[in-house]
Amino acid sequence: MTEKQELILETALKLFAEHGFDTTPTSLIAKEAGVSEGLIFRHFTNKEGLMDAILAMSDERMGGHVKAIVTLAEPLAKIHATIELPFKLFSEEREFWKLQFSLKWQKKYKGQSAHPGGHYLELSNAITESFRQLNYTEPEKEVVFLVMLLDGVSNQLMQQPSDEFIQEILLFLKSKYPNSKA
Amino acid sequence: MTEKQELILETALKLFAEHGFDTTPTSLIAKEAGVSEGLIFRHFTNKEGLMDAILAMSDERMGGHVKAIVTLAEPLAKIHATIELPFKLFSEEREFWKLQFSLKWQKKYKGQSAHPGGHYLELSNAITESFRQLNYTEPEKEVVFLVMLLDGVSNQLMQQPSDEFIQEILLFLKSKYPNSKA
DNA sequence: GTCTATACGGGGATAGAC
DNA sequence: GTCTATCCCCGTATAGAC
Repeated sequence: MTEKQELILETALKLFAEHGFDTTPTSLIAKEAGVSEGLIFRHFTNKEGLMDAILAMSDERMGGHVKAIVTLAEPLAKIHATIELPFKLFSEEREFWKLQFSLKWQKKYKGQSAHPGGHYLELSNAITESFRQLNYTEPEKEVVFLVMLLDGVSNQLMQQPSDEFIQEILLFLKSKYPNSKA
Repeated sequence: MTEKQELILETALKLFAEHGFDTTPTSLIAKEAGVSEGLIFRHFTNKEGLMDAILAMSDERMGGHVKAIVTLAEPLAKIHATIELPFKLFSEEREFWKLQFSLKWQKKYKGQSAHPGGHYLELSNAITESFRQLNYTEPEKEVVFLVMLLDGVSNQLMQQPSDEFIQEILLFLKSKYPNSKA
């Protein structure tokens, strides 16, 4: 991966997140990256190839996040770390994850984005087990609930960058999952 | 609004929801609707005009749903009706609302879609008041929470059409908002 | 109101020099 | 590895007949 290759990838990511995949011309990517348009195709074959390279990064990064969560010892810690995940993604790699979420709505990339394959299942299983350990009566449903909730949270975070209320929301979410539970 | 006009609108809606706005050529809309391409532009000026017409319908329909909810008497009934809303949209006008959700991620239509302007605020206020009446300690935060949750719920519903688990989820959601509350 | 034919521009992709 | 020049298709939009 040469320096210009990385530059192209980074620029494409930013522009795709901002304008969307098919409303971002390769000519613009080239211009913003300060690179010739031909170079993009030499390195990534076609526009889709550019997207695929970005998606590969996505899967890798998500794997890291999931691994960090499932290796936590306490069940409640896992749940809280999962809640924190969207906030973490938001603060650290906003553009990157925003792109992932928008892709959910594009036919081609159905299922690839947002909760890439195996990692999502891994996390989902770990959280189910955590709920069970905490004596929730319906662990499976709780997971579905939490996933939907965090999906909505992610959407909110990605859409409106108003910083002050974020911490508040995070605390409120965590307060919904206290230590004791019938 | 002539018959062909409606036909074009309906076809465009279906195709936009399926393939996305800018990956649906006007030629395909014309073909599917059994209409000449020129007619589309005569009636709706340009492709955007087509979208605008669809969006206008969106606002109108959402207004109806919101009105039905806020005029309910009991606070808990309002909350449960709000929870039911995504399920209702899903079952009644799936393609239509799926399009709305996908638009959230397209710069041009930011803020217009999913929770169209005044209606969203109206509902939001009504639900805040409902939570207050039910003695929730932080009504405002509860509303934000509920909105995020339902946003996630909507996403799930629009993405995966597996019917059996839907009723289950709906009941589970409602069970999270029981009649008694400290 | 509706159709057919056509103009126009832009975007993806390739060829070939350096 | 990188750039310049160029091709060509396809999608939006218009003109004009019926």
